[in-house]
Amino acid sequence: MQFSKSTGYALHALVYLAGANPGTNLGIRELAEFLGVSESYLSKVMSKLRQGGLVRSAPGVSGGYELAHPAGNITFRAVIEIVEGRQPLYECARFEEHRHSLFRKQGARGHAARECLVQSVMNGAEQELQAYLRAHTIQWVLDNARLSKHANTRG
Amino acid sequence: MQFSKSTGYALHALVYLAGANPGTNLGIRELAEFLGVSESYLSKVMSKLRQGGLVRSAPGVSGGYELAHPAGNITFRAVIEIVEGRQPLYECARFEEHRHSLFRKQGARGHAARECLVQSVMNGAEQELQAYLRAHTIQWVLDNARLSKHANTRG
DNA sequence: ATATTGTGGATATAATTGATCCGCGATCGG
DNA sequence: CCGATCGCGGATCAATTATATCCACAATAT
Repeated sequence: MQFSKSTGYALHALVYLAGANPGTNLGIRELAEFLGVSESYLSKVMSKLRQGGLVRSAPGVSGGYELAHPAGNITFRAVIEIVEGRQPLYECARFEEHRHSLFRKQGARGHAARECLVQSVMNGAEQELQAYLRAHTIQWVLDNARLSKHANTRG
Repeated sequence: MQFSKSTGYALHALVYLAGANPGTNLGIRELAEFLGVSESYLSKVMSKLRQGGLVRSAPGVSGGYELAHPAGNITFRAVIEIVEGRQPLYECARFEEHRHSLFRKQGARGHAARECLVQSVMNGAEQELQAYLRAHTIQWVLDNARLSKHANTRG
């Protein structure tokens, strides 16, 4: 139960892109060297981010990557969903079909009550996790970083 | 990024144990049949729970498993930690050593500020997850279940 | 055109998870 | 005591996923 390394690469790469001068394309070479990972592997991750609409890419001589949106609009949640996929944190295997009452919600007032109670606890936990991840953006990292160059919030 | 099936088995097995008559031992056979999983595999999971101190076991003819603590004292968090291990949800690979200022916290007032900012967001998210999991116990499932037999809260 | 740079498929390797088997030892009933 | 029962844990195996690399191709700027 851990986030993949790919997710880590993606997040760090996006922060790096966000910290670069706007309008400039950063090549996979520079990104990979900065993160300490092979170009071939990182390019896979960047492709996912592009397909997910978080970055734009340009081929050719002065090509590379840049953010497709302001860093304040890119949440951790979005990055993780793109890299890890949309699978839920937990899914009951075959307990749904289980007729035993132990895991069935009390069907108070016409509620659907079709969900396993273990499942609903896990879902609740996942909601908490994702709410936090939605509340934090790439820009948040920049805002809290000890930048040597002058930050954009006040010169 | 998903909880393992073992975790699901463990949680459901504990609920089932909690719903059984206190003092009785449930054998691996009944447990496995109820959950729809092989005895051999479930026994591995149960062993972990025993080593973690959540259940007691007895060998021999009328042996089996029973909860080692009241169901209200067994949190989802504890179960998951025992089955999945203690590894954090996310760990920066080699970005710690990275000298780049982008990921370093502002060292406000003698703070340690040694943690990567990406890491600290992920840690914050994990804290939210775990707080929720700590707030829900095996007993919570029983309390919210549509029990056919009379529940222990008044009856 | 040609060097450069990202894309995507195919593939290989490693790590993790899921699952099974079997011999051991403990326990209980006769 | 004896033997059937049952949990324990090591060894093993298969399946899945994560990690990593390579290469042919397309797009771009000079």
